[in-house]
Amino acid sequence: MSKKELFGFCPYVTSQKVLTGKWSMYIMYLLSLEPAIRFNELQRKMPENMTHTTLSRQLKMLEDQGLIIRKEYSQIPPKVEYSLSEIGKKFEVVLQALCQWGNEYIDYLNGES
Amino acid sequence: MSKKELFGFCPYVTSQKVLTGKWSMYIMYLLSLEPAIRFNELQRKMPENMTHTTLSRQLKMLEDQGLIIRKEYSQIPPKVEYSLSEIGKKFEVVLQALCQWGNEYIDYLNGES
DNA sequence: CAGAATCCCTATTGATACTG
DNA sequence: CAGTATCAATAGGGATTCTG
Repeated sequence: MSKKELFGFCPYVTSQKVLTGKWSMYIMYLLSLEPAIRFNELQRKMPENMTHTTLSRQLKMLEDQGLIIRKEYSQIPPKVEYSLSEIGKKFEVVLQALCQWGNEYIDYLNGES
Repeated sequence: MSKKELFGFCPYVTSQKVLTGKWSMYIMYLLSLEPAIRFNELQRKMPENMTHTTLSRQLKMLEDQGLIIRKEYSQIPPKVEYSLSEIGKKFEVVLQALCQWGNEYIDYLNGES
């Protein structure tokens, strides 16, 4: 294999790097359901064992990578809405494939091979 | 959100957990190209900075999760072949979606948005 | 409300050496 | 050839505290 880092060249390695994080897929899915969603609203939809710190970090990562858009309203109390960017919306195709396969895999885990 | 662990229930969280590992997507892709591939052959196709230790671990993980099949031939020198399992083959749909999106994302990174 | 800063802990990686 | 064992380095996640 070449000495080059594959990130930015191989679509699989690049995708995987973009999607690091325990919850990124699920976050992307939740964001795909609505045009925009607020921070706390999103947190309530996440598993309980995920703290706001972690959610905040993951959102920032996804934002830095260009997958999501953060819109801040200048008001008190603060209001911030997250939504999918253009390239983020294109990711929905992957989400659909992943949803279908994930369910098949869950069936497989449950022994319905 | 419920107290339940989402692994085994939510297709997104389950998929993401299955696909942890820096190289799992790429390994699955390489395995999808051929009916079977030997360890060293596979390693040569991986980036140089991935050691055989890491490859070995990732393969074992994927095998434990049922995505790939390890076939060992009783001979000297040893010969081991890896291939996709049934559920692993079904994953190819995801790989295709991921390939397309990954390339779009690479374009996006290069500023052709 | 929506974070940032900090610390700690664990999981993953990579490097190296050894084996049947 | 195809691993395993071990260790050091790192990155990621969670808990807690503080802020405008």
